[in-house]
Amino acid sequence: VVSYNNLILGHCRKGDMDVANSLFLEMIEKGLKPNVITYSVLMDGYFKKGDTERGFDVFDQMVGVNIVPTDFTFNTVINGLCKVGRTSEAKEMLKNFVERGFIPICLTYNSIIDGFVKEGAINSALSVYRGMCESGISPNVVTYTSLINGFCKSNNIDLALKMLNEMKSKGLELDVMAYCTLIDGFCKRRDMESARELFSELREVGLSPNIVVYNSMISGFRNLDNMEAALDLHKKMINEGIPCDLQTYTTLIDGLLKDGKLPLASDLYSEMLSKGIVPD
RNA sequence: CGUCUACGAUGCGGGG
Repeated sequence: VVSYNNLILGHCRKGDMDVANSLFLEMIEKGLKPNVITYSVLMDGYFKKGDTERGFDVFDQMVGVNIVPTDFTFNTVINGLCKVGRTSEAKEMLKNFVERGFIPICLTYNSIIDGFVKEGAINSALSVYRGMCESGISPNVVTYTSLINGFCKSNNIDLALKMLNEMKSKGLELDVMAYCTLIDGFCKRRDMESARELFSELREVGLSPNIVVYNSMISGFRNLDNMEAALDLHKKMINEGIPCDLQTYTTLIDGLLKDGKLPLASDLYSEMLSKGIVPD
């Protein structure tokens, strides 16, 4: 059964749900009894593909053969619903699951909070955050990053910074992704001064900027038609050995073209191709 | 302590 589970898992991760399902049927034919992990893996595969209905079919099937869902199973369902924009449903189901003995963890709430953020329902996200705190579960850096991202995306940098302070007051440290979220927030509102400050701070606390941080900054400068600064960052990336990706190049090339710098743009295009990056 | 949930950040263009 474990071997089959691993095989099925592999295909689910690749998105080959048809193959995964035939393996599932095959194991039953051989007289093997799928366990809770088999069902959870399959469900997760369907959810990740956006096939929520089939995911629930598997869930029902599992319950039908008297296999008791574990916390993994419940988290899989909640996460799956949140990912496809059915966060309210997920929140309702959570109540239901809790009655069945499920104990939510930070991850559970983070999924729901992020789901609401992605739906643009920052207030719902906030209220889940409050509920989570009230039930004694400590938010982590992921929780705060989602909320900060939500406030940045809804043009509310003040509240984003307020969440940042709340996070710090709990003794949590920013990681690269948290910095990146904030940096991107400032870049989007074309406040490159603040973005730069955070960029420096990131290094001061001993972290290293990654490709996403650079891409955000480059994009920010591009939006201000400051291609000198953008190209400067590109140089830095190369010096630091951070590989540029398709996004880096499209941002730079697009900016250069809008700036009438065709020769530079075409140099970058060649550089990109020479690195084996294929344009989309 | 055999297998499953890890949740957060970035571009351009197009469509609506």
